[in-house]
Amino acid sequence: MNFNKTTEYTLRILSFMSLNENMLYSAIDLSDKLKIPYRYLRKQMNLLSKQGFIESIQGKQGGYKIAKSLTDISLLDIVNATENYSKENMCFFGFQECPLQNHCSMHDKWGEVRDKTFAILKTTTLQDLKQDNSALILTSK
Amino acid sequence: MNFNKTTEYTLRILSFMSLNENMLYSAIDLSDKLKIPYRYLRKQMNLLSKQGFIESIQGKQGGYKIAKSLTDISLLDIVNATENYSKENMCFFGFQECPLQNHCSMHDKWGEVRDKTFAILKTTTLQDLKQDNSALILTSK
DNA sequence: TTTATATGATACTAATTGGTATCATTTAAA
DNA sequence: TTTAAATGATACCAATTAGTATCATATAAA
Ligand code: SF4
Ligand code: SF4
Repeated sequence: MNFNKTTEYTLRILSFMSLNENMLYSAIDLSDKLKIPYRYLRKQMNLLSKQGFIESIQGKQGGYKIAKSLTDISLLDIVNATENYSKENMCFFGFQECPLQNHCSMHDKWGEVRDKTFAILKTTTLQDLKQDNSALILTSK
Repeated sequence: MNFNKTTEYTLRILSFMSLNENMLYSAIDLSDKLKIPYRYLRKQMNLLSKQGFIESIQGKQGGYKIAKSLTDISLLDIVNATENYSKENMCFFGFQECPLQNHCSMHDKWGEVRDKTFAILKTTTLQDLKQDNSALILTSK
């Protein structure tokens, strides 16, 4: 939603792949199912592999599979793999360093949203998504 | 925070300018006070002027001032002037069209964050910021 | 052993966003 | 009336992100 495209792609890919944890998914298949440009997906899978989210099997009949336990991959992990979504860039007005002596009113107001966002991302794992969504995703149009 | 730089700049500019509603602020002064690149700010002021947020007085001793009542400019108005922050791009996974027959679990979970965010942006006006923050901002380092 | 099908690596191109430069125009004040 | 200080318009440049192309490598199966 507020993420960049690569993050959105990655969220889709890993969610989808977690539906069959041990299955090998080929890039062309993922690209097709998830409507992600093939070559861009290839590049991204490469990174995800290096980062340890997935492992790849080369050669004919090769593909990718999730490399860790689903409970060990939170949505925050995924988001942080592709963009900097840190709690540190917290100024509503985008100041690197707060120019005020005390907090402005947006600081706390927005802080609530920020905290809730992080809580959701941090506590939701691929396992949760799998459990909650499998039926839905499997019946996708 | 999750906004692009232009949005952050604009939030700073208009918040700052609302501290003295009727004062004329020059571009160089704003650039200096708010740490925004002068020429970029100039371009942005131009747009804000065309969009009706501010009005400009040309010539020597000229400058910019807020063009509307502070209560009539919400943070959502400002954000929407510089980026597309619509409720419509609401899919957590970035799908343009939802591929599912029913909602996935993130839809509602994230919806709460989204709704709260919009509520804050929509209900907070420059007048609110002025009232809440003036003392703080005026005592900026 | 050859071929087809898969990923690895990396360079290149395109689009978007952020930032600069230049010159014209306006207007208060010297 | 001239000058200096301000904005208007717009073209240009730089950085980042998104997307494409190419060739190398691995491997199952014909
Ligand atoms: S107090 Fe306000 S200006 Fe300072 S860091 Fe927080 S949001 Fe930004
Ligand atoms: S239900 Fe899930 S996949 Fe569909 S639009 Fe909502 S968040 Fe996106």
